[in-house]
Amino acid sequence: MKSRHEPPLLQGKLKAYGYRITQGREAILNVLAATKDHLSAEDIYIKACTAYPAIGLTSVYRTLEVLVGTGMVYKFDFGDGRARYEIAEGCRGEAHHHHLVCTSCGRIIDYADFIDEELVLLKKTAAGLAKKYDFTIINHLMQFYGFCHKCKPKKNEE
Amino acid sequence: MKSRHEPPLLQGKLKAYGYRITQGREAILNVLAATKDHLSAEDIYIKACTAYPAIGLTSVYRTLEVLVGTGMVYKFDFGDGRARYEIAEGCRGEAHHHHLVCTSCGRIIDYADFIDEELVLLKKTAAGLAKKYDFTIINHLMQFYGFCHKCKPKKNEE
DNA sequence: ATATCTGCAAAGACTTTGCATGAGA
DNA sequence: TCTCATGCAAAGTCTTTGCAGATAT
Repeated sequence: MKSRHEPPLLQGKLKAYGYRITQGREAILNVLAATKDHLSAEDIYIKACTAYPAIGLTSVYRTLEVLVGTGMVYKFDFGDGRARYEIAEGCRGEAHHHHLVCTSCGRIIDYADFIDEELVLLKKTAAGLAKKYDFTIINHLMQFYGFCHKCKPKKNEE
Repeated sequence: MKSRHEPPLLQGKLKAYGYRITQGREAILNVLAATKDHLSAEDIYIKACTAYPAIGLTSVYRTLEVLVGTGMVYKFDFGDGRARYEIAEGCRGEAHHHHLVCTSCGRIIDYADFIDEELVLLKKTAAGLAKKYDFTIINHLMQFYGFCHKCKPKKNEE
């Protein structure tokens, strides 16, 4: 389950961008590559500490900034006041997915259903927008908000 | 251009939710109803001060929370560290739109092109997700990120 | 060797909370 | 009148910055 040495490709990519491979960065990449969760900077810091206790929270923030900048990592805002990070699918062979966010308990559900159709339309839309607004589109964000089954308002409430 | 007394309907909606109509809330609603911009809490505070100088930033935050809660106002995160607010289209007769976000200069472009097709798919997707995950979908967010024409990387840079 | 990276501490920015006063219905 | 809303000040969080020392190449 916890195949450690997954990210040599990730390291290569970092190197290709001219960044140095440090113990801290390796630890962070390992943490991100090993989870499907949506970790906050502090979550990542705590997990990375296991592999490399000398790491500091500051470096986590700085490394994440680098990783997001290269497109290796996605940064999300789910409305709870802290940023969440997730390794890009290209880096792990996972399918592209979007999120369902429960505004009551904060639960995040990844979904890849309907994604194909969505992506076709997104691509088409992106192309149209790029042309009309002379805009270079790099990325997109799409999420649905509502109540998960546990938080779903009962029939005669509010 | 600045038709002041637009939001009697908005006030009614607030009342319907059991909230009191105060001078501060009126001022804030007026500010939101009068602009197409994506204002931060402080932007709103400054503008509301013109009509009602006694208002405080705290009340702006508290009122915005109420307004977002009723669905009268949308809250967005465009990645610059502060929340942005926009009155819901149903409150102003505007068309539903999505956003194009320039990650370099922060410019936001509202677009309503392709929206119809997008909305059809969104609706369909939402219905499918609601069923599969037993999730009550209230809202969605979709935005594209990239570089606006001013920030577009030139051919032989980076 | 040397430019980059790092940890720590401190600063910064946005947002929330406590509490006594004021205002709406 | 009585509850809800407000302003001010202070606190709380997450994130960024400055700087001297450590590290990767």
